Amino acid sequence: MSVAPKDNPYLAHRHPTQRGAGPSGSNSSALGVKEPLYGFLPRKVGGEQVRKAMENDTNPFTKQPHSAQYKKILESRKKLPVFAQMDDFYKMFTDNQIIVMVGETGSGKTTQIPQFVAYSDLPHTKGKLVACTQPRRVAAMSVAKRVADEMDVQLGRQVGYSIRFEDMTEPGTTFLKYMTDGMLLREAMNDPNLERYSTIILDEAHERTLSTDILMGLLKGLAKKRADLKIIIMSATLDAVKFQKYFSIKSTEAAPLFKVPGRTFPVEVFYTQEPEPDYVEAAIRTVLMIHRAEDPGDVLLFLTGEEEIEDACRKIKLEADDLVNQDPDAVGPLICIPLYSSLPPQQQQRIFDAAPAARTSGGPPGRKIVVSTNIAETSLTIDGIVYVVDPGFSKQKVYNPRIRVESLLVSPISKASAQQRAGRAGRTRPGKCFRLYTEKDFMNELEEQTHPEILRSNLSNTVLELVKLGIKDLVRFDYVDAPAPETLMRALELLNYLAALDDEGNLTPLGGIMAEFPLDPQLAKMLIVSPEFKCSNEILTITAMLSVPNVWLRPNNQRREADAAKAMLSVPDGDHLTMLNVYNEYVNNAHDKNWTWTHYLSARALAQADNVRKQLERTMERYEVEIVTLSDQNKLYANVRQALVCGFFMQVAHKEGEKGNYLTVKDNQVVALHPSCGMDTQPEWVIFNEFVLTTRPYIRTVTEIRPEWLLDFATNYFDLSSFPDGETKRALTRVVNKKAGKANRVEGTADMREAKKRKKNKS
DNA sequence: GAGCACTGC
Repeated sequence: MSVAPKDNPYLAHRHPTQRGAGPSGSNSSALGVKEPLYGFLPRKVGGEQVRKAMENDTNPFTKQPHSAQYKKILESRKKLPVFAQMDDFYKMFTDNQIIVMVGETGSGKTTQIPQFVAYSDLPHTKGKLVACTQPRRVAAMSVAKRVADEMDVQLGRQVGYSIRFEDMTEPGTTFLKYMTDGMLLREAMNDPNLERYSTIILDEAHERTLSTDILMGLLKGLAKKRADLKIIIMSATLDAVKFQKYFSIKSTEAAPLFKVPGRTFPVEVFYTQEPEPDYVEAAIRTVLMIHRAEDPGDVLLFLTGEEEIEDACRKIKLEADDLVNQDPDAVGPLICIPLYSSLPPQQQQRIFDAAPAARTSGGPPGRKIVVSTNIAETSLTIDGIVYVVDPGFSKQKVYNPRIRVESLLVSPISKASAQQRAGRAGRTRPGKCFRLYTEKDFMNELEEQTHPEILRSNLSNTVLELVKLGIKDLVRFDYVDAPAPETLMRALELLNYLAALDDEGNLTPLGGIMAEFPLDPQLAKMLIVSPEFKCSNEILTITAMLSVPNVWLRPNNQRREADAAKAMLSVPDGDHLTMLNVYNEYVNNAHDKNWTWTHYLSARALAQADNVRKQLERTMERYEVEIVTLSDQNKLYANVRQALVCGFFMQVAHKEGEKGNYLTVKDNQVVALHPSCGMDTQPEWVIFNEFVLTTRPYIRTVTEIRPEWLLDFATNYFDLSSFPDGETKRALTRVVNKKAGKANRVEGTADMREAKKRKKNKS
């Protein structure tokens, strides 16, 4: 084989930024023996060469001898289905810029393909990286750990990962990086060509997270600009054709498909004869039927939410106890374990407990029942599941652009989702899946795929990201699935009112900084303007608190105590200030877990808020957003409320009558203050953080504001000449008239104006 | 007088 020196990094020069790559020089005469990658031409590597290099005693990436563990792991890797297709893979990788790959569960694609790519791409010789994205943090971390072991390197050196709050990579050394899809998107905002990467692998593309979808659009465009960039899209079978068409470089030619079989066991699927009127009741009945009549093996039941799951667990337990009492010899013991994301990690771990042992030796064996949300469909795998009970529902996010509200609805799942659920029964041995709907309904009623997130979300954040990425025409951007134009218009409108985009839709300097914060635009806006109100220290805290899950605990049997504890920490001016107070008290009490416990606060959520706050603080420093505060608390609180208005002026409600009804401004939705609201009065004007649709429409996390602030700080939005008629408009008009009569000479900063108003109110 | 599908930056 003839080797052109200019193509072979191991014969020619070393990249100056690269330490440890290439031959050590002294042994160049013996290159063929000592250098495991001798003769490797970047992107023209074959399977035979790689297998040989893998068997070499020297690690080609560290130049250290391979450990005994390496050889052992290598033997198990060779048994993975994807390993048998190495030659085909390299041929396709050499010949194509973009590949679509489908690999079933157990194929080994997530761990092996990025390594295969590294052997061909040789990113370390060019100062480049191979990236592999994951939708979830834990996946990025644990796969990186596994691959570092497989490659016999230390995690964080040649192989690393990058997730929010944690960068486990070493610049100049890391050449294989697992990362969350959101993290890659964030990098793209400051490096739109993603120059650092020679190959980008999008894993789990079929999950269609918002970030993956945007990345696919971005990469498709990038492929035309950067001929040197290779792209691999990895997905489940059902979506492959769609991705192949989307990524066709020439309009007639689909991207090539690389297919890897999985390694799972068959799952027998059963349907009900008739539709079930009550799926929870039917699910419980089915679980007990399995317990009585089926062979040993654990059961996974999918339900939609916490309450439903806890309720079902209680009922299953009761009925199972009944069965045992009736005939102790007929059925074994049963444990029922709930699983949902808001459960503390320690309790989530219980799903890995073994099933209970038989009560007597030779007696009927015990069984473990896991009752779970969708978390067990993708995020968590439980080994030993043999039976899956699938009622066919899950809670799904839906977005209504007309009233700008995201809500959760219990909806039928898709065929793809049903298939994924069934697959959970076949991970360790052949299993059974009981679908609590008819086969006809499965065939005719279920959608093929769950709608991608981009079609079900408020896109204000995404649109800001896209504009920051340099996408000029959002409507004509090449989406895999284009969102509704109205959703895009709503997002553009919001960003324009927030002054992140000008009237032509161009990014303003303010918008550019807003995009740098990992926050919703409203939060980013109020944080950036808060120094003007001398309260950025407080707004920073509130922003962090609004970015983490609810900090208030309310155990079922201690509701009164929890409510009393909350009342102690509440600030009457509004829930945002209560959040500020809670965080400050948490810090005053030295982050003490005992203190959080006695005040019915979630230590986990508060620690998260602390973490987020630190990250936001760093970003503020980078963009010179000053952190300032005021010593006068009354003035400080008033200023905080004004800064809140600067971000949330589109989420204002006005009280109507004395029955506790509020009308949201402009949208005219009738809403009520959420019962968790801590204010002791019902002020005339409030801003709210969230609109939630449960037993009725509520606004949650609410703070009192003054209508003058709306006119002062959101002049465009509150331009009354274009305002819909109604009581809100009349109330605002009264405010305008009063102002015009009295305050037309008032000038100065916002807090000066506020001080004057306070004085006036007192007199 | 109520709830929190799941992720991610």
